[in-house]
Amino acid sequence: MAKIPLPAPRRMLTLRDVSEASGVSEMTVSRVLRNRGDVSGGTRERVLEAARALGYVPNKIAGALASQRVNLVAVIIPSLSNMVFPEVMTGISDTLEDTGLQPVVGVTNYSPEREESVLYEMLSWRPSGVIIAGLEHTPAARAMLQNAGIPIVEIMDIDGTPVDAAVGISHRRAGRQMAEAIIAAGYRRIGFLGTMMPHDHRARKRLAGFEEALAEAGLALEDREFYSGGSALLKGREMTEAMLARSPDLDFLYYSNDMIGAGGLLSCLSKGIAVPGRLGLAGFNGVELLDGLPCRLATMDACRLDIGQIAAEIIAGKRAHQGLGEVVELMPKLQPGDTIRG
Amino acid sequence: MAKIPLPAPRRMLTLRDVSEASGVSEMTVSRVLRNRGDVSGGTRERVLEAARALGYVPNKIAGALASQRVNLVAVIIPSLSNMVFPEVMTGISDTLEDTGLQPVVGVTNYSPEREESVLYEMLSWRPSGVIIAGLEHTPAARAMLQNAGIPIVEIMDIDGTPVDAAVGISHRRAGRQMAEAIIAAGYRRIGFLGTMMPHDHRARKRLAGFEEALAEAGLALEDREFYSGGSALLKGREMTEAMLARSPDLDFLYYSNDMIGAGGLLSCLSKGIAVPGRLGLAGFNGVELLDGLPCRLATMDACRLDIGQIAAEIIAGKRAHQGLGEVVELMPKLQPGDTIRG
DNA sequence: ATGAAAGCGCTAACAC
DNA sequence: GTGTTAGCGCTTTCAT
Repeated sequence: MAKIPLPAPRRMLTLRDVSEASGVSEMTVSRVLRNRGDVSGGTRERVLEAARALGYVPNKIAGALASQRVNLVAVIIPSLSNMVFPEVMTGISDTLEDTGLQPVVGVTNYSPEREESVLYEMLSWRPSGVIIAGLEHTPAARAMLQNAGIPIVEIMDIDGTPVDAAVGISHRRAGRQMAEAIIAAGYRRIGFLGTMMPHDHRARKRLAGFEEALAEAGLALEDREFYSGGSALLKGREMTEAMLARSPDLDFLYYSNDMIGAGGLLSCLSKGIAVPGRLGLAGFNGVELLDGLPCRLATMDACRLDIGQIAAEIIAGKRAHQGLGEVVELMPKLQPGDTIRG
Repeated sequence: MAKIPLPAPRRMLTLRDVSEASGVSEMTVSRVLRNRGDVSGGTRERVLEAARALGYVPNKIAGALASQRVNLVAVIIPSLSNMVFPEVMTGISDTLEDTGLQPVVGVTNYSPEREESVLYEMLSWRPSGVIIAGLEHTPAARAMLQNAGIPIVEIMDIDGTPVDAAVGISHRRAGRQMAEAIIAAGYRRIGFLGTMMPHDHRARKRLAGFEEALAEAGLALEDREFYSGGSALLKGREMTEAMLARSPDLDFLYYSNDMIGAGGLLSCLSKGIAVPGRLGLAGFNGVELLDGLPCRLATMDACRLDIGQIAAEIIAGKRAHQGLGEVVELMPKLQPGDTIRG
């Protein structure tokens, strides 16, 4: 029977296999594979050659247990389909790139219970740090974060008390600013369109800030409409049409995100409603998609890339971690688009 | 000195801590925490109470090493910002939900080298299975997949030879079908607009199939334009305007994805070019976003949810795995939208 | 129903 | 520069 050169192994290879194949102790093999300590050029070559020929893949589980070190960073976010979070992820990945740390993503679908269980699951792998969206967590989740003994960075939002560090913007202030700009531009009859999600705390805070600023100017929202699920663009279109049918006197629509805002914009364009002449529109997030639209709605950049980057720097220890309670507040830029004049 | 009730521990808790707190052996604690074997109701209660009070989080690293079992499934995809992959992820997560398996995502940015290193990194955690996009990998990556000794499912595409199992559609056939529908609808002067990415094999195969079918009808693409990077919607708009300026006689534009197609559609609408009267448009993917547009371009559903679901079922062993070479071909539906008549 | 012993595959710490 | 020893925190297996 002819000898098959490299049969697929039935069990995974271990350091011992590489050790035997190269005639060097397991310890030295381990050192070569991790670039640790002094190893002579000759043995180095032989070990690497043997490992490559065998197709050895190190077992990080054993390595992590022995070294008490795990190069993983848990990243916990509400959703992947939101357009917002992929960009935060980019900031995190890019920054972690040359630190040897690896992000691992968990998704909660805006459910606190799911967040708790995802967090538990991730902590059980003993990551080197946690980056988690928002400041609102179940008491159990907060306790886990507090007791984890690793750096924790809560991102996106800073309106609240962080467990450890926080990096983000004030959504309350963002809402206020938008309201102030809208009022300054002369709009008075304002409607709001947003998500129904009870656990989207950041959208909630923006709306609260928005209404505060309206109230200070002696104004109030004239109408509001909420949605959940479905294509955001389509919902934006439908809600806008419904609201304008009900409240034809409105002169401005404030959307809780750019996608529904874009739907509203398309609806206005196809109905021949002049934007911004007849109606002003504003969203939130500063998503790239808006660049492709025939007219710019006002929006606000949420500093997503920066947030990911700074959070990762804190975890990686590249940034002097001020200890508990460090809050990094970023200042979102209001982008007036074509719809806010002045 | 007053006793502080539950000080944040400086080291992570172990089974031993729970064992001591509950007065039960480590082994029994382990059994309770995993719901294994017979444990009397009383001890069970005491153990759970102790674990909860201490805030014990099991160490999966040690558990995995001891049991040689890891409940992780590696999922390797090219991009998160593509709109396509979040949906595949949904299919995977939902199906894995009640199996005890957990997806872990790695992103390659369409780079074969990055794919290789992400794969290596993930395999070193000894996952229970791998779901990976595409059939094209570096030789080293293929070797790793072959030797991993776990189920491997290559997804999205079936035009090629899988390492183990494959679930997806034939992009070549999808391109053909779209060309045939376009020709049947009477269009003759056809332009193509797509990505430049050399490693987007699926877009490449669709175009190849498309051109094949054109050739069989005695036709050829009259013009083509490629882009890379930037906002897809905006690029779609720009490329469309550039192409129509250069080749004003075209009566159909085939886009390699729906986002640039949507940009093209918006461009036509704002320029007053009648769709589909003057010009037909088609994209690919069947993204939800299209529902919000004022007019439907033709597209083709890529069966993303099904792909994720079936791949996960194979990994979870819910579906009789036919052994090496199993290929599950899904049949995408052509959605004529408003632009393909008849 | 519960416990004791052995060991998963690696690395820290120390010898040589 | 290289090898030896002793665990890392669990689970498996076997004994009681």
